[in-house]
Amino acid sequence: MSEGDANLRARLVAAGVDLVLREGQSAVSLREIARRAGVSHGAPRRYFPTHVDLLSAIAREGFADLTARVQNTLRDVDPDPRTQLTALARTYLNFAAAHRGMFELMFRHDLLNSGRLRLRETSLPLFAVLADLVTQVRQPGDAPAPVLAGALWANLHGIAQLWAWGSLPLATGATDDDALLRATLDAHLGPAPHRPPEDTCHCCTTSAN
Amino acid sequence: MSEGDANLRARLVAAGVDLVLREGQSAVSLREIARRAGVSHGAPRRYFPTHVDLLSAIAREGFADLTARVQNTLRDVDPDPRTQLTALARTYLNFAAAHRGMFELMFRHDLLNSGRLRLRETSLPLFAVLADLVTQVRQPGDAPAPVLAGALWANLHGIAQLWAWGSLPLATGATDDDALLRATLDAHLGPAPHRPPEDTCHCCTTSAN
DNA sequence: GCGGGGAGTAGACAGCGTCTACGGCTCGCT
DNA sequence: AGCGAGCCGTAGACGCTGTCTACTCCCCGC
Repeated sequence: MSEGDANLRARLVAAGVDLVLREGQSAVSLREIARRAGVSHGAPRRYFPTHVDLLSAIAREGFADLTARVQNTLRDVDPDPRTQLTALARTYLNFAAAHRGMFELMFRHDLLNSGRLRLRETSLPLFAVLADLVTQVRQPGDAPAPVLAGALWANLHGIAQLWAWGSLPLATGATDDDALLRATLDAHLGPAPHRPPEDTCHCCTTSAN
Repeated sequence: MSEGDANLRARLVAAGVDLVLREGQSAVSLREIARRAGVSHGAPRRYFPTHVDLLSAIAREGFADLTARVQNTLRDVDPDPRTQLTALARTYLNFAAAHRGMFELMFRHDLLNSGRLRLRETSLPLFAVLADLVTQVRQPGDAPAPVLAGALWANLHGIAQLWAWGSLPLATGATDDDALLRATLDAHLGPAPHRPPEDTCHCCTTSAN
C-alpha cells in the first residue's frame, strides 16, 4: 500500500481542499472531487453520507490550517498581547484574501450548523486564542472580555468579507487596506502605545502545506 | 391586462423575493421561480439571460427594502447623529436576522461583482447614509471619516454574519445581543454621552411590503 | 477452501441551468 | 382587409449535479 492510495477518506478531503483553494467554492462538487481522487462518483458516499458532510470535512481542514497559521505567527512575534493581536488579525485577513474560496466555505452557515460534525465548534480554538489575548489587553472600563472579543472578531470578519468583494475601497475610497485594520484595533483596544516596526505578515506567502 | 399578469419580469422578481424570504437562499432556483410565477422554465430567460442575473435583481430588491427601512427608521428617531447611527445599526441587524435568506443573497460575492447590473453599487446609497452620519459624530483624533465608516460598517456586517449562525453566543457566552452592538458603537464612536430611552426597533415587525 | 462482508463500480433517477427550435399573438404596413 | 414581422412564452434536449441501489470483487477469518 503506497503513500498515494491511503485512506480514500483522506484522499477525498485532500482533493477537495486542493480544489477549493484552486478553483473556488463553486468547483467543489461531489463528482469532481471523486474524479480528482480517481474514484467513481459513488465512492465518497461510503465515507461521507452526503455532499455537505464532505464539504464540512474540507472546511474543517481550513479551520485547522488557519488556526495553525495563527499559532505559527504568534510564535514568531513579540509576546506583547497587543502586538500579538495585530499579528493575529493580519493573519486572519491575509488568509481570507489569499484563500477566498476556502474562507467562504468555512463560514457557510449551512455547513456550520448541520451534521454531527458541528463544524462551528471547530472554530472555537481559534476564537479562544483571540479571546485570551483580548483578556490580556482589556482595560478597566472596556466592555466585558467576551463581548469585547466578540465585537473584535466580528469586526475582523466583516473586514475580511467586505473587502474580499471590493466594496470597501469602492465605498470608502481607502485603498490602504491596513488603515482599516489599524482603526479597528485602535477602536476596540484603545490607541496603540506606539507602532512597533512590525512589517508585513508573511504567513500566506509560503506554500499552503 | 389585469393587475396580476403585469410585466413577467416584475412577477419573476416578486416571486423570487417571496421565495427567498420564505424558504431561504437554496430554494431560489430558476425553475422554481418560474413555477411560482406560473410560466415555463424557459420564460425567465427572455428577461434574465442567466440565473445569476435574476438573483441579482432579487438581491437589488433586498437592498432597496433595507435602505427604505433604514430611512424610515431614521425619520422616526431623534435627529442626533449618534442616536441615528444606533437606530441604523439596529435596523441593519434586525434585517439580517429577520430575513436571513435575503441577507445572504444580497452579499453573495458572485452576485456583487458579476453582470452589468453592478449589484455592489446598489449598496452604495445605504453606505452613504452611514458615512454621512459617521462624519457628523466623528471627533478629532478619530480615524479619517471614510476609514471610520468602513470599519464601523464592517463591524456591523460581521456581527450580522456571526450571530446569524449562532457562533457568537456559543463563543462569547453573551446571550444579550444588544451588548455587542453597544460595545461596537462605543468602540468606534466613543462612549455614548448618555443612554436615550430608545426602545426596540420595530422596523421588521411590520409586513415586508 | 470457502463463505461473508467491506469497498468501490455503474447505472438510474429527479432536479438543475442553459440552449434551441418552434407556435401563437399582436402589431403595423400596404 | 390581408399579410408579414417581431416579440413572448412553450417544450424538449443536453450535460451536469446529488442521491439511491444493485452489483462485483477481493480480502480476511473460520
